[in-house]
Amino acid sequence: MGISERKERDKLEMRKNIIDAAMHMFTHEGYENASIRKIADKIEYSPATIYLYYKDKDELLYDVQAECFKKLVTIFKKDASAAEPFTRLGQIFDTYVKFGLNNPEMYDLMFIMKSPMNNLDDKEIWKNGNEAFEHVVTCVQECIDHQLIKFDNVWLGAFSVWGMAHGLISLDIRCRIKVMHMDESQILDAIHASIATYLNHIKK
Amino acid sequence: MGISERKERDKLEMRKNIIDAAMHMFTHEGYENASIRKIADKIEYSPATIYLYYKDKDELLYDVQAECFKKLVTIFKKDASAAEPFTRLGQIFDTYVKFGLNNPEMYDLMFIMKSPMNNLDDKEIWKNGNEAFEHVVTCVQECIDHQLIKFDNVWLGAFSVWGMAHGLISLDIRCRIKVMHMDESQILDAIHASIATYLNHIKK
Amino acid sequence: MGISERKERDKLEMRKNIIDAAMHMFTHEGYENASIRKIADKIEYSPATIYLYYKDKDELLYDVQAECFKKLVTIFKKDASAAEPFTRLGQIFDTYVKFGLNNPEMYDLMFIMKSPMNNLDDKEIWKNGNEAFEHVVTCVQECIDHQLIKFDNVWLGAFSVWGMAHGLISLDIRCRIKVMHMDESQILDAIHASIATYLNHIKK
Amino acid sequence: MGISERKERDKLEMRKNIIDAAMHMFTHEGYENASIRKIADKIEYSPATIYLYYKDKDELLYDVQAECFKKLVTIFKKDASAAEPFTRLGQIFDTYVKFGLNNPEMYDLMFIMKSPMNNLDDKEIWKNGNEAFEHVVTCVQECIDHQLIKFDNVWLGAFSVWGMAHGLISLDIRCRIKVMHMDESQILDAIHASIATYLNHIKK
DNA sequence: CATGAATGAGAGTTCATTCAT
DNA sequence: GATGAATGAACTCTCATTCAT
Repeated sequence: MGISERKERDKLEMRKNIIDAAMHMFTHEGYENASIRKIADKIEYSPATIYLYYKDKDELLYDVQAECFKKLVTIFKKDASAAEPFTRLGQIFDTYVKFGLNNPEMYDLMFIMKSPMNNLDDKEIWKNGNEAFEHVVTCVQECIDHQLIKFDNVWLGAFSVWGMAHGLISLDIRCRIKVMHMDESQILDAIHASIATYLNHIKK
Repeated sequence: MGISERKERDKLEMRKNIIDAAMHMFTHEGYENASIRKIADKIEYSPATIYLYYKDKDELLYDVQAECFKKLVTIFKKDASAAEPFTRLGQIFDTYVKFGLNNPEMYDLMFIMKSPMNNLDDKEIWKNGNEAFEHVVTCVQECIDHQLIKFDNVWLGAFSVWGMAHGLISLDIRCRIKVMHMDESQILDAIHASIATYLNHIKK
Repeated sequence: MGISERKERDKLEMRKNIIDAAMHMFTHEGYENASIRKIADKIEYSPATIYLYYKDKDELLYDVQAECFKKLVTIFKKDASAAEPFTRLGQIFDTYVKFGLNNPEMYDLMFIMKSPMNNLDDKEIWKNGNEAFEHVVTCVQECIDHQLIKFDNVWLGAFSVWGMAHGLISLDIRCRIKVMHMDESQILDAIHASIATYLNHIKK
Repeated sequence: MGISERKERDKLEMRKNIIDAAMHMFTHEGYENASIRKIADKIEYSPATIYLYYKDKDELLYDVQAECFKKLVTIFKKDASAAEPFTRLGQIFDTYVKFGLNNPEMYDLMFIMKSPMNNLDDKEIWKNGNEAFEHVVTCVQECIDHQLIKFDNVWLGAFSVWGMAHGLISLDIRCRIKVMHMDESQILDAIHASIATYLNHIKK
């Protein structure tokens, strides 16, 4: 029992190692430049070893993505936990934006990048984002319940909120805001102002 | 004089050829499958020839992107031209969403993809989106002028509007909406509903 | 004594398991797709375990081959057992052809594939085909004894008969008959016609 | 004109180079051990260069095979050209056997190996063997016309003749004759004796 | 002006095999 | 006796790019 448990732990640890290396690769050199080989090099294993833990690159990426989502959920729980729903909604926005701007490569992997989830079957569910999204949904639901926002459909509300936040962040990460001729700090202000305004607009 | 002019014209024409081929490649076979070689094949030139007109792939992509934006502007002018500003704002949303969902590969290149504009210096301006964005800005300005929307800062308004639209589209294109467990037609409905709601919320 | 005997038995049994798995792999997924790893997976042992019973892949293949030959011999005994020698010769042909065409991957391993027997020393004898070949030899011998065929040297006769049968089958298995522009059923007819004709030709 | 001709010639020459290197690789180290890399190394080009002349490994192999068949046809024309058909048939047998035994790796590629022709569509014709096979067909036809052999169907005759020759050679090349416990020279004798006998049997 | 020819670098993946435990 | 873990060596193939001509 003890032995098989340890083995299991070892295995998980190795996967963790790989994920960490992969994550480091992604966030420091970008997804495009992260190959199985380089990840293997980083942890000083052979490329073939990776395939003992992950059947292909997509599966690895999927797990890395999951790890990112765990971080986001953790942050949500820590920094977006106000009891009052509308306040919490604001915290969610702030936390989400901060997370995105501080970890652009992670955000990329989670919400922008094509692989690996485009390859999921329609039937398969994209589990990774679930819990994070639930956090938003719950909050929106409570806001609706307490008649704090101008939505009555929770899905519509959550989707809109998410859409707005994602739109602003991803335009920034992908440098499309250049069209607005602002410098970095102005952009940040604009994002926060947009969010504040949006919250105002949906507030009942 | 006449000669150098003609040369200039020829050069532009050739670049146009290349851009068209690249665009065709993207929209018909996806960005992933568009290599310099294949683009060159399409116009029946050698890959090396492309490098006579573009110093690298990014520069080419930048021009392809510009072409995409021209299309968007054209569509804007055609389908989002109502005299009444708020109506036009709605048309802009609809047109933009339709464009994105019908031309995901183009939209990708214009608003999502890293290349080619991440490599622009901070100083350099990203000209491509300008005119399209101006269309939005102008509309928002008029809406403000006529007190039709709850914004007073035009940049903030334009940015918010764009952010919302982009967020919804890009989440869809990159399949992140899977987390909402909807089928294709429901997603479309959700996008349109979100926009309609948003317009309602910002309407004065 | 009892113990070592049992061990011996266990060992043989395990080898049998491995062989069966390998055979199943070949016949169901083709030789190309049969790796040590997959064979090990099939019997739910680790690849390393295989190496406790076989020093390398060739040795394993050699035993698999032996198993194939056992099957052929069994079939020979069942379906090519006419008392009358020339009739039996015909049965041998038919049985052999049928076996080859129905079990191309097995036939491949037995009669076409380089491994595992090319690595046998010249001194070492290739035992596997022995009994099957004996069946042919015996039959030819009886045919000669009863002056039923135009051979007087039994080895020559057996070799010729085998050569003809093998030639037809292996040309088919390796698709070289394409040169004759026939479709599948015509090919089958041609093979059988060739054999019938050959039998006629050697019949005294 | 002169230029494009030269280019064409250069191109052909390069393909010839590649084919030669590939052939050398096959015949000296066996098909299994011949990789694109090694072939490229041999001619001191990069692997990528090969792909300028051949779209994949199969296409290269197909051409190598063609080259082999050219050799066989040449030999046929030289050494199996007797006017008298039955004599020629004997020459064909001898030439074929000699070719096979002297160039086992070539023979392997032409008549035994799986790749590359197994991948040909059923519709596509396997052109490579055509001319060589035609040589046999023609000869058999003439034999029939002059009532020299006991066949009336030319295809059947050609197929049988080929089948017999191929069977003997390929059993030898793949060392299956080991079952007959003969040494090398005895095997050679056996092959020739089998052929001589066969010719006798089909002779009218 | 145009290109044919070439390439270095790298991709993901699979394999037979070994060895400490 | 059995194995989990690991690996070196290979594989085919694609790409953006360069340069002599």
